[in-house]
Amino acid sequence: MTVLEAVRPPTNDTEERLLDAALSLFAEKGYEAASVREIIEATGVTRPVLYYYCSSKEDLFKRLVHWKHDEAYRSLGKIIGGTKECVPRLRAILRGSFKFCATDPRVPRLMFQTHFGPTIPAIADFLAELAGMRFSIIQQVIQDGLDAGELAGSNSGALSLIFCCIMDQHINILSRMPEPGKYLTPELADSLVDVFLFGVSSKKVGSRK
Amino acid sequence: MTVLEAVRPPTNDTEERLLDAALSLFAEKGYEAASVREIIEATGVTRPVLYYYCSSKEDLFKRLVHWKHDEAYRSLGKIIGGTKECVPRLRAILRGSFKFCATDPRVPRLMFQTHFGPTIPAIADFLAELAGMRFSIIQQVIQDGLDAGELAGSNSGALSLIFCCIMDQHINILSRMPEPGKYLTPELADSLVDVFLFGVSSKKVGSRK
DNA sequence: CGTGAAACCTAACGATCGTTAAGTAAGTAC
DNA sequence: GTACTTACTTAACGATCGTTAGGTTTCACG
Repeated sequence: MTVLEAVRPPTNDTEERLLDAALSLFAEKGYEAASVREIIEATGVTRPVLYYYCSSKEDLFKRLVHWKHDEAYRSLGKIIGGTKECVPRLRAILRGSFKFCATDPRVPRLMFQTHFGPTIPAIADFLAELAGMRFSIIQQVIQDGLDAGELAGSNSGALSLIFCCIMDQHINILSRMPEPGKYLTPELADSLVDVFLFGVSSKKVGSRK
Repeated sequence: MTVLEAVRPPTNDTEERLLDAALSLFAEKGYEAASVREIIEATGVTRPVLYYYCSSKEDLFKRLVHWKHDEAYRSLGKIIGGTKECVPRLRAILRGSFKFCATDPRVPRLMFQTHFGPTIPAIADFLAELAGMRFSIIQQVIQDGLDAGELAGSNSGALSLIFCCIMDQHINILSRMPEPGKYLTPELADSLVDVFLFGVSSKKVGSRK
């Protein structure tokens, strides 16, 4: 059983402009604070037009998230498919995620704001399912790395959480900056993977207590 | 110039119950979605009582955040004062932060929800200043570690951001669980510091490209 | 030409929001 | 006793929210 039913992407031009305005406003002000009045004003249409294309504010939001999530999901799948070993995969995931988020920072802003912001009962399950899909992809990559002996440790869940903390929180914080593209660079992505792999200590691993 | 003026802590019993109810509801639903009606209902008083103690909803929120932030700030200062070297300090900061957040998970929930959730113009500057204070403490510890040769690298800001990403995102995610105390343990804190220092690779540092 | 669906409009609906005006009961000071 | 402060009360205010009933324009198709 899933809350992710098929959602058609926007076909009409007006509909896409609605979703794009909704993305800007939801990303900036959050689900509750962004009113349908603002969204339709930014689109340049009247209110019933929104309800002509969407059955409710919640439906508008879900369709928007689905639309952008599918893009991100395909992008991630392409990255995984193009590499084999764990470390290059992690590097590619981080570089790809940075690039994806720098291209349109409204998307990560929307995602993190709704995921870590106030719980909105109507969409909580929906968002949790999307987050779970993404995490399990990372976890599988990490698990493969453990199995192949590339990574040290036993708990792929804990390791994946650390990796996601570093990746997501950097995206979360840096995509809120005025020019996220200046910060979400491939160089930063690589240096983060290095820290994840080798740490920041000046001493050797042997000193680990 | 600062937006942090002196705010008196709650003196009256009713006032403290109001702030405590506000903490529960702001932490659960966020600043906008938690209405003053819910807060006064949870406290068991009538609406003008809230406006007798606070000049507005915004004032109530600021007083609440100030109240809990001061606790956290003193706790962090005590930790820094009790240790000298960088690595033990990082360990103590992470253990202490986990313990502080496990004691009352509503506090981190409130903090992260308002910090990473929808921007609320009225309180954005106020929250940014609090976050900046905390970050600069961490950065000073890291800078000391770089100066003393305990840590490798050159950019204390980038290193501090990585440390805060690991620490804060774990708190953020785990304090949302049903029983945060089961996850925010000293053992997890220590293992996170180990990863921060030595990484998760099974290979030696020399393989860093 | 006629018809029906698609795309849009004006104008309101009820509910909830933060806030406050105006009044009252209890305790303290002089 | 009377003036004053503290800690509340009832009852409303105007604004904004998501949503919709009902009508109008546009246009492809027979």
